[in-house]
Amino acid sequence: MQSYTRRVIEIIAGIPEGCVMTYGQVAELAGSRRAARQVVRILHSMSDSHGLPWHRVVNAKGEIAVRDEESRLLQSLYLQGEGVAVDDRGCVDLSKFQFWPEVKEVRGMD
DNA sequence: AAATTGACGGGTG
DNA sequence: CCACCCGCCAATT
Repeated sequence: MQSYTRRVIEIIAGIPEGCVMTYGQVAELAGSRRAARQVVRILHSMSDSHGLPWHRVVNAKGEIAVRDEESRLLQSLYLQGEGVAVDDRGCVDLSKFQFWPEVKEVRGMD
């Protein structure tokens, strides 16, 4: 695996229980703001084999983005089990549950 | 080296 | 709110 992949994996592995991050956010923290799709790709090939908390990653709207029905349900259950509220559309309130690692300086957010 | 892959994101109408 | 399109990017084939 290449370094970018490793970064993404470490970031995802670092999402605490009860929190979520978006694909775009993970991509950005890993070093490429627009590499959200890499995160998707990586999860496709690595999620289970690395025991990653893949369920803590949602899309920019806070929705569960997984395609397979069973997996969406599983993700929803995992999140709810950690205290993350998920509505009937599989949507999470990012303003409440999105994880921001060391959000020390929140100036204007660029 | 070119094509493919993807669970995305933002913009537009 | 929804449908659609297009840009994006690194790993894989």
